[in-house]
Amino acid sequence: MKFFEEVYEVVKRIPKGKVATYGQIAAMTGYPRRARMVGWALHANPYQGIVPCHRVVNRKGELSGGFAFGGPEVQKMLLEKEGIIFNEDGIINLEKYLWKPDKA
DNA sequence: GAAATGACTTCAT
DNA sequence: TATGAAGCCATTT
Repeated sequence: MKFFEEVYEVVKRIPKGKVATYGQIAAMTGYPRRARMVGWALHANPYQGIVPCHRVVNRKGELSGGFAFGGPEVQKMLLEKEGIIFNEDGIINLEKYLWKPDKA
């Protein structure tokens, strides 16, 4: 599925210390209504280790929650190592860490 | 082939 | 402003 490849490319372009939302990635790929598929693509994540799926969160800046590449705790830890700080709710400050794509 | 599920988003109450 | 329900699209059973 070309869409998946698009998603992987976008996610790989997320700079260290930044995060992006599914909807935003979906919009970047050209399919603003495919937020769920973005999550699905990352779940399939054939490029695990290459695609920083841990930098992808929902629109609230919250972690994926359920099963991930190694667990939500691991995802949180990795993001903290990236320089991202979580608030009391374990949510990321999108105002500070939301990735702003150059223009595509 | 059809129905149900799912790492989400958005409108409506 | 916060909580609830519906919508979307691809994958899976």
